[in-house]
Amino acid sequence: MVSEFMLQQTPVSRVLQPWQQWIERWPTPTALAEAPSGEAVRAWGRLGYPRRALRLHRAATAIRDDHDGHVPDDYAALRALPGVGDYTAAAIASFAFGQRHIVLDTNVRRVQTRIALGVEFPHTSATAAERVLAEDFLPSRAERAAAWAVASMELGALVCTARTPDCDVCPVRTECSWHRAGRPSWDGPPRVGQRYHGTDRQCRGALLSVLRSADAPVAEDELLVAWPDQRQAERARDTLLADGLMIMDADGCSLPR
DNA sequence: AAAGCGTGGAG
DNA sequence: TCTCCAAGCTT
Repeated sequence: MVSEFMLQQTPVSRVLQPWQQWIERWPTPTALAEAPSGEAVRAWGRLGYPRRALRLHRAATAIRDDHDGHVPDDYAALRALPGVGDYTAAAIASFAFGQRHIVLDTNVRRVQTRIALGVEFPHTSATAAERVLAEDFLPSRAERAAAWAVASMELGALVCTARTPDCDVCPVRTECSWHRAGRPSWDGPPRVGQRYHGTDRQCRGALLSVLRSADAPVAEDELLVAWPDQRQAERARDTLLADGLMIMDADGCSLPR
């Protein structure tokens, strides 16, 4: 569950070390729940999207309070936890508990779009048609389905990659519509990339970085100078406060205690 | 339902 | 450099 949270939009290579330290420090949901949420944010380090750390902490609290300290094996119960969407609930139920679920992440979406539709990339958001397709691929026996979920994800992550797929070593090369069609390049609408430089996201990151490395509360002025644009820094401060990623009191600004 | 939310590595 | 992208979720 910890690794799934960390892997939401962060590459495996960057997750390995923080995951190891996290698990050593908080081996159980209850152990995490007992720590201040700010410590979870600090241990999150530079994985990005630090609200995930907060959600993982809240999920751990819910598991301690409502599930006797054990990660539930039921899809609906998992899905109800903060920070757990369709993908993460299915991934935990499948990988950890061997159940049969559609595990539809960006890798699997790309793999099945290429194999079955002969198209290089799936559309921006997962459609109902994609879930039907995924259901068609999914073996009926739970054990086989769980193996398929891992296998199709790995295929997408290691072989059928977005930029430079290695079709030469692909085990389903001969059954792939996209490969048979000569790997036609994407001709759909241009896919919009997210800007980062100079955005509020970068600004929030800069402020939070100060709080992460501080071992005592930081004066507000000292925090705001971490970003050149004061108006933007104030806005970031406000949203960080609203998100619960920082607190501000008479002592100054800090991660939540 | 489209937009916001971090960060760093590869090409 | 700069663009793209990496095991999504929430509002």
